[in-house]
Amino acid sequence: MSIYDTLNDRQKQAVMQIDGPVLILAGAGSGKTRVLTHRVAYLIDKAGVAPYHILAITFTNKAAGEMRERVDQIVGFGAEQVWVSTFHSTCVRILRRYIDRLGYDNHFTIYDADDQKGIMKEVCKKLQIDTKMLKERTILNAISSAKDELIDPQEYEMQNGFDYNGGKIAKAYREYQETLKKNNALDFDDLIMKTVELFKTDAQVLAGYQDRFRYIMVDEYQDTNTAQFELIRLLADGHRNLCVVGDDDQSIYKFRGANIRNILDFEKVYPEACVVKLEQNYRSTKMVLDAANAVIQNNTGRKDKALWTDKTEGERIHFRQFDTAYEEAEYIAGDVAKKKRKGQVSYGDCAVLYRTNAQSRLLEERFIMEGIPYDVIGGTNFYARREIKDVLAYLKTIDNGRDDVAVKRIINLPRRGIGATTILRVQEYADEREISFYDALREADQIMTIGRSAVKLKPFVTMIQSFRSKTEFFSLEELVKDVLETTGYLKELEESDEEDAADRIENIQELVNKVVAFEAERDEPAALSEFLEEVALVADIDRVEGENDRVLLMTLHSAKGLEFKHIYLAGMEDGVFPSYMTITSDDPMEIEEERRLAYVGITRAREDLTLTCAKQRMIRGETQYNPVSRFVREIPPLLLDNKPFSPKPREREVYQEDSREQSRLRAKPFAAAARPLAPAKPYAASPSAYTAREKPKAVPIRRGGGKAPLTVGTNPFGTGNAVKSSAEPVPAGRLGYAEGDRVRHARYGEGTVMKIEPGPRDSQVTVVFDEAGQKIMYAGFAKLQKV
DNA sequence: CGTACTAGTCTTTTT
DNA sequence: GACTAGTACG
Repeated sequence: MSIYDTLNDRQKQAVMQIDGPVLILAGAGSGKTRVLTHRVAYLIDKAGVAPYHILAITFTNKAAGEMRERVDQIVGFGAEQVWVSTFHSTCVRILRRYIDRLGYDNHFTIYDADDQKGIMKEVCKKLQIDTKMLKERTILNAISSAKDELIDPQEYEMQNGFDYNGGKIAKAYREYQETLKKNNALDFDDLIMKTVELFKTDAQVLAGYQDRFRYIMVDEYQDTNTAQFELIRLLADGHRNLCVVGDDDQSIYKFRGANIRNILDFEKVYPEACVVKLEQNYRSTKMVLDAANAVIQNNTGRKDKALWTDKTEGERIHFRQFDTAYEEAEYIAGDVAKKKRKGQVSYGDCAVLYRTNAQSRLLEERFIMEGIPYDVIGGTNFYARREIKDVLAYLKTIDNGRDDVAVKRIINLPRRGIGATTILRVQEYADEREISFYDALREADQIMTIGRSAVKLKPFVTMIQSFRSKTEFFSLEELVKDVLETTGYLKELEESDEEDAADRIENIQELVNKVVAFEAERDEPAALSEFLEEVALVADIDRVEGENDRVLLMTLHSAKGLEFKHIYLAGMEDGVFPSYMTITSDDPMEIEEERRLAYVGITRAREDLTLTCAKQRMIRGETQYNPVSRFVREIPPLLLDNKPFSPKPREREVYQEDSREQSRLRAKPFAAAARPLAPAKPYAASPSAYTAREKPKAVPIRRGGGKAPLTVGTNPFGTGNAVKSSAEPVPAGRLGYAEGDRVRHARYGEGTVMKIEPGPRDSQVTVVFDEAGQKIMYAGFAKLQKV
């Protein structure tokens, strides 16, 4: 009995076909990850391949981590030599070694969307591009798409130079790249593109990696873009042992440049490819699977396949329609609570999926009211939050003085009286001499144009220099804490009376925790640059831990690759999902991508799937009236416990009113959930006829909104991981001390509590410390101990 | 130079 | 509805 006996025949074939190109078409829940990990084991165990020669690439760190873990389990000794990582991490690792061959410094920094925008702003100013006509974001998107297609500024110019905007973008692209290079920075797309460039220009480096990676595996292949495809192709050209795993029905990242042709045309690029289809689903009940199949069948141009299962029939799919989104949220939270009370579920078995991040708000409110622990994935990346970026900018400045963006971000933070004019003058000085902004700062007293302001720059430079010298003998944790304290950043926050100061402090604390965890993971002292690198490449989904018994709220996109016993798909309305954008688009392919997203959503469910929608929903401050999603209608009514009722198109008038208040009033708290649904129309009453006329006439979407969900804060049930704020104040009684008590603070020593003011998020505590004097701090962060 | 207010903006989805 | 960038003013 070997570990391979647990695989079905197809899976075995996929595992054992180790030589040459292999395309594994792995339907949802068909044991794809098992195949990949067993394949690694097989290569090492049976085929005698050295772990060192194996490369496995995924999209997210979470997926990479899981694979690593499972490979470690099966393979045991030597497994750590297998290179398992994401596209981006792989490229960073390669570039750190060799990017000097492209004229960059190996010590580069990685820019996120925020940094990019900052750079683009400067670029537009310099090129006198009117950002009202042509927005920074638009230009950056154009550049990003170009990079996904491996188009450099020169080529872009050739292709688009004749066009008015195209010409401007081409110039901006060129300037943008130059600025990045000057700052010794790469953006996300550069990581892939520069690696490809490196391979194409340096045969020696390429040959080295080709020789190393004799067996290559790529997960989620349907989501690769042209650049990633090229990267893989180059690497695999050495031995042609390339195994890609994917599902064309789950390709949902076109907007990010994913090219579905990569998987559809695999056999054209590799005619000798062996194709294995995994069609047995081990995850979902028949009901769920039938629904998924029914929906996806409406797409054209798919690879032919049919998922089947020998699992039980299962329950019918629940469908509930509500008057308002409030009632929808109420129902979902109530349903989870009910099931939990009955002992049918653990919170961790449940996930609520929705199309847009903004939809999480109402759900969160309800979950808090019901007292259900939850985590929200996505929204604003933790590392993109202002306070986190501030602290990271300090660390980046300490790490790499050439990152002008980071230096400028913190030079007047907290306030040091250094204003825009001074910064401009220093920049001019730097430009003249072609030195970095930071190096110019060091010569502040040489800069004639800034006059007396030079005095303010000196202490800043001295401080940074002193941090730098401390990196020698400080641990990362000590360094970060030192930065927080010495710069006065934390103090300013603690004394701030801003509404969200407590949340921000909490986030900083969370960052410190991450630093500690990062250091604990490795044996030798961790370098600052390694930490910054890791942090630059994490996605929100990476931070989901399996152990927490909490309901997960996330977008359909984030849910790919996950599975839950109970899935709620919220907001099943035409105009929300499929989104208004795709419905109105002339490109029929867009709705197909949306349908794939629905397929992904449905197939996340193991046993129990609930679809909900609301007749009325507030989006960006305006009320929309949307019909039931066409995807619900594409599910045979037999599979649903309630039938979608559709008003005749002419009755579905679209109007708007400022109804937030009214809806709130109407949505009685804890009211019973579903309205009785109208009797089902016969399903044969042509969903297609319906869909055809469905062009939602001017559902009033005003451009706007896109709000990030609530700021991160303390979930009353919180782990502090990707957690959003609740409205619960910390009850003063729970603090363990009261006014007049003597307390101890980790940094300030002992003191007396003068005042405790319960705040909206966290209590504010005023303490007079014996040594440090009076401080006003947030109880959650101060961690005061009664003495 | 810093702050307080106002006006305009918002890719659905993210490595 | 909310956030942010830009501007007017102290």
